[in-house]
Amino acid sequence: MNAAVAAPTQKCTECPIRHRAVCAHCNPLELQELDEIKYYRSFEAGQTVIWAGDKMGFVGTVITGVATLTQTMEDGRTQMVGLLLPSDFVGRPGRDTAAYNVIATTDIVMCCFRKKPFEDLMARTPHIAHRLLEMTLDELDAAREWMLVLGRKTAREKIASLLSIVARRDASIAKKATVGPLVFDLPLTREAMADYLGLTLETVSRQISALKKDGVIEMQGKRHITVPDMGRLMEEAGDDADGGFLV
Amino acid sequence: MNAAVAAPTQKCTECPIRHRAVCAHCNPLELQELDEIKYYRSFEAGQTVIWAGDKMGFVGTVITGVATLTQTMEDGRTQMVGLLLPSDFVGRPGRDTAAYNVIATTDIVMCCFRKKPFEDLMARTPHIAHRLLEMTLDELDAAREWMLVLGRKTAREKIASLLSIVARRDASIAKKATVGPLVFDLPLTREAMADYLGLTLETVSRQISALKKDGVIEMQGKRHITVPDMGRLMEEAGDDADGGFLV
DNA sequence: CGTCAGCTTGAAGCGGGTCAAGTAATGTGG
DNA sequence: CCACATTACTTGACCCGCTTCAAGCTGACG
Repeated sequence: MNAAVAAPTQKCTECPIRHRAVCAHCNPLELQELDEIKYYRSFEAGQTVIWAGDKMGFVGTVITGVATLTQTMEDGRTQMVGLLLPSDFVGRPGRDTAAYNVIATTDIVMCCFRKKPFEDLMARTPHIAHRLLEMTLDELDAAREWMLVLGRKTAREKIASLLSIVARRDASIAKKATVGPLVFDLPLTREAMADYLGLTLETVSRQISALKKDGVIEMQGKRHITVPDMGRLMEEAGDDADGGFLV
Repeated sequence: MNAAVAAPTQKCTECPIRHRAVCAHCNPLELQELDEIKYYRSFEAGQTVIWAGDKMGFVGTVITGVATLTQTMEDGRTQMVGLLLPSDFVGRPGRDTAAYNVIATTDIVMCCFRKKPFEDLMARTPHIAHRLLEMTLDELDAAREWMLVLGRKTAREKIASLLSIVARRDASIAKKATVGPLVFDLPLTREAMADYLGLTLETVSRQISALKKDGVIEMQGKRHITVPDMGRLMEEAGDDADGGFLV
């Protein structure tokens, strides 16, 4: 199952997401050190990167594609607890078993480091430790924002919230303009969306249909989405439509 | 509203929660530096420590009592996103407005630092930065565990989850034995519990009554709780009853 | 003794879950 | 190249757990 494919390595200096990743603050010397110990791994859509509870010998950054962090109860109920997009970090220094399932939902490429060398490097490279703290604090904020979604929003608001997050992250990564209609592909199945939102896939499907019927979104196929008015979508999400960018 | 009461200062070396706080890894020299710039503040039960969006000139640690972190939507729906118990850290270095409302639910005492001096100290004290990263990662895990509670658990499981968290943290702080009956006080009103669990206060009340009727908990008054069998409570919470301590 | 915040309990309604059937797109083997 | 299976999704009908609305209880405090 875990047959990761080797991917062609590229120079850190040419890395498209370096300015957002854990190595964002590194100087050329530090980058060269990283260059020497890093290795790339690819996973196909649907593959499990790591199971909760398994020993995790590496940490890494998502370069391209989308992965999910999920938690499962004994009876099978599952909750997604994180969406890993390009530049997001996987793994926790100082812990050697994975706390969550990491699953590739699209084909992904990751930039990995064996845990021990990375921890050593981190101990003597404040730039990395500092950036990791920054990223962890951002993730904590995102998790807390998601607690509001899960605890207090209606199904319709939940869908609108998810769409607006994906739309914003997509625009931010592709450095597209944030005015005018936004167009993007949903990287998640209806079931994955349901697991993210604490809903059933039937409810997800119904609410997407409803948003489409009401003109909040337009769809070409089942995954390709156009948002004609981002403000409208954010209103539907129950957020201030002030366009504040959290990502 | 924000009339914090000054509290008697005590030496860091005598601090009861130092081994769990942000200063846990500090050596005597570093502790002395902290001693010089710290100040204590007290808040009464019900007082707001800080409003979301307000300028936050300090960071700090809860020494005694309980506070909550909450998020509110325009129409008044509120979700608690964090429970601050003794040794928990408040505030985010590198950001100068508060992201959430911080409200004292019991009388509390906090150990505070003005933000700038603390940030300076952190920049040249890896022990503090390292401990803060550790604590932030723990909080992220707690937030993610809570996402499962909010997204996938029933009302009864939610209540059992909250009780088991409070029971465990209480036992851990008081260094009590973790076998045999656990006894503790609920530091939250039914409404605060509802805001934590994404429920209404009526549902909270009903489910507590149900757990009492079924012998999972015993109550003396409305806040004082006895858990005769912690394993049973954790089963009700839908968790593995393996006693794994996350806190 | 009255008041009020915090809590409990009841009755009714509804949002989202469950179960079930059907569609569309894609792959697969004969 | 077609019959068939499979995966992903949609839609409908019914039901239940939680919310909503409402009334009453309890204990602390003036």
